Amino acid sequence: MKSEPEDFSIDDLARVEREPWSGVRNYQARNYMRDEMKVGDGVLFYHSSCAVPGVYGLGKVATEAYPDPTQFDRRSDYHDPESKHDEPRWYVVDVAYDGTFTTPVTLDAMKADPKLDGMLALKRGNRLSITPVDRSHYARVAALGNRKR
DNA sequence: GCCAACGTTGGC
DNA sequence: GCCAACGTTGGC
Repeated sequence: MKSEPEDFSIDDLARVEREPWSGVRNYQARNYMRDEMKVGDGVLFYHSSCAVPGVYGLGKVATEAYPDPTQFDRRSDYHDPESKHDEPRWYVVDVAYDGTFTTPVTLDAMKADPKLDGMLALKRGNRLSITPVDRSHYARVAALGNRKR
C-alpha cells in the first residue's frame, strides 16, 4: 500500500497504531480492499513521491472493508458528492502498525532483485496505490527490511 | 461505444 | 518541473 510520507508515513502509523486507509478513489484499488483483503493480511508500507521511494515497514489489515466516511464529509478533500449513503462508492480497511524496517527496501533495490521478478507494484507505469503481493515477495521484502523489534 | 482531451500519479 | 503511463470524462 502506497502513501506519500509527507501525507502519512510509517512513523505516523507507528504513532497512531491503526489508521483507516481513507481517500482511495480508484476502482481497482477499492476492489482489492473490498473484495480481496482479509483481517490479518500482511501489508508492505510503501513511501511514494519522496526522495527515496521504497518499502519502509509493515502493517496488517485490521478490519474488513467498510464505507469510507470521508466520501460523505463535505469538508473533506475526499468528499464525493456522487456517492450515496445506501450505496457507498468508496471503501477503506484499517491498517495496523506492524513494525518499521531498520533498512528501507528501496525501489531501486527491489527492481534489481531477481527474487522480486513479477511483483506487480514494480511494473513500469504502475500507478495503483494498492496492489496484491505474492506471499514469496512479501517474505523477501520483509527479510531485506529487517524489522525493528 | 469510440476516442480525444484532460487530469493524476509518481519516478526521475 | 518534466513526462510517461494510464484512468476518467464527455461529445458525438
